[in-house]
Amino acid sequence: MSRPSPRIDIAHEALKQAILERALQPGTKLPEDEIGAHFAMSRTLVRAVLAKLAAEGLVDARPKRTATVAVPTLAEARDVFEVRRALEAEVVRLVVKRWKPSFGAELEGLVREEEAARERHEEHVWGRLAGEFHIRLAKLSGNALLEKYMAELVTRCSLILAVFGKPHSHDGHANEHAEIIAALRSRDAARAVELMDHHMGVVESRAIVGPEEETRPAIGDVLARYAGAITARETATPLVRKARTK
Amino acid sequence: MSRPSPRIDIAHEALKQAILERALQPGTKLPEDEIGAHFAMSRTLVRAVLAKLAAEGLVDARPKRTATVAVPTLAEARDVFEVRRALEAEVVRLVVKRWKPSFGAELEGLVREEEAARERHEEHVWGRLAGEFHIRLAKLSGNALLEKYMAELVTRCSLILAVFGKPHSHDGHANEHAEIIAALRSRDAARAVELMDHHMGVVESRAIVGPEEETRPAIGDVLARYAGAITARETATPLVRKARTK
DNA sequence: TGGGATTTGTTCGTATGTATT
DNA sequence: GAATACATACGAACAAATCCC
Repeated sequence: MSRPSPRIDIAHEALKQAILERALQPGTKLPEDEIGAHFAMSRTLVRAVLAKLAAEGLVDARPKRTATVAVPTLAEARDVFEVRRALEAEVVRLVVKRWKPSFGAELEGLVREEEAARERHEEHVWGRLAGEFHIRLAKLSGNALLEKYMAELVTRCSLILAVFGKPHSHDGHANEHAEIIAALRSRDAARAVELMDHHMGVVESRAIVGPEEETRPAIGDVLARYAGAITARETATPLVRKARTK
Repeated sequence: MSRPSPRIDIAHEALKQAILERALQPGTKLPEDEIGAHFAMSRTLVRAVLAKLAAEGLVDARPKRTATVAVPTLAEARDVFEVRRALEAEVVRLVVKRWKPSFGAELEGLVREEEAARERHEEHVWGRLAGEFHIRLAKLSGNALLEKYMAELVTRCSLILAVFGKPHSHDGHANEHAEIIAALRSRDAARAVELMDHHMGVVESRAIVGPEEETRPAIGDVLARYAGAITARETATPLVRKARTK
């Protein structure tokens, strides 16, 4: 499809993952210099990345201020889930309308991966795949904008879970996705919507619990683990331009 | 509430208006230098503006390429209306739930302005107010994210109308907004949703008609009319760096 | 297909505004 | 509350890529 820019996307994806896995906790500062140094890109491009993340609601990027990882409020959390509920219902309706047998196989493959990750207690993988299910479903709606909005909502929900949710609250809603698939396959729109809505209720109630405080690691240490495949010629050398300490 | 940055917002708003009123037609190039010169801001900030407009789907901003006014495709147009329909319904449901008498007065004031502009044949004003109604309604839902999404969808619909719609297709759906208000006031959610959905059908069918070709004016001439209150010391002098025409 | 004009991307020095002590 | 440290914003000059003829 459309490859906007490799470098930008790598950094964007890495930062997104770091935020969603709580490695970069809400409120953490994201200085342009430092990010640029780690991803071997100029501040110009870093700004593009931060702007994108800001548009997605993951970072707070007010002018003349250092960008920070967004700190969702309870009100925002409610809003996000409310909108998501409405769009998930629309997704389900559209998918039922366009249903093809291949959809079932695709979704079930994802659910199997999900269960495997859960059994292996790989929290982050599980969390990503659980969200991926909803994004994939939105893709099957055939509406690219709906897919984009859903992707945005899912990531924001993950951030909300990171802030307000309890760490290990992934218990037995493993087969809710499977049940939804079953309803979709029988092309029962009403039931599918009902199941999805109930599912969202479960997710929401477990995501919004209560805040907590922790120590936050230095962004330098964190980014190193998320740098991914940066192929710049001399990324090894930390390009951090030493401040004029004078 | 939050004033992100005056300069940025002025340019953002001006460009948005220029695009929605077809003064800057789809496909028109938006070079950073030229925009920066007109709004007396550096390319750094211009990029922030363009990034924002890109996130809203109004401009196409691929890396290493001159940004252009977005050219919506028919498929995108369908997608936008589909999502908008779903969210408009949600808005109506929420507004009915939180209804207060003051809402009615507020909305009716807007409808009166709308009718006045229509009678005066002020196309652009009418168009803006017609969209404003839906955004205001979304605000009354009490969900800030829903309001943000709706604002985005409404502006994209305006752009779509500019591309695919006929120029003078604003006939007698003047009182559809009024009817919706009536249904809201009687707190009849089902009827309000039905009216809104019908209304969206009318808007969509008139927005998506067929493409057309025209001559496009120079961006320099256009921006001058949209510059608004730029208070920079020497904006009078057109800073347009004259191309080395040789 | 080629070549010149345009325009974005990069860098660095400096200035200005925020935050922190 | 003032001084200092930090980080973004600006401007210009240059390089590189793209567009257009």
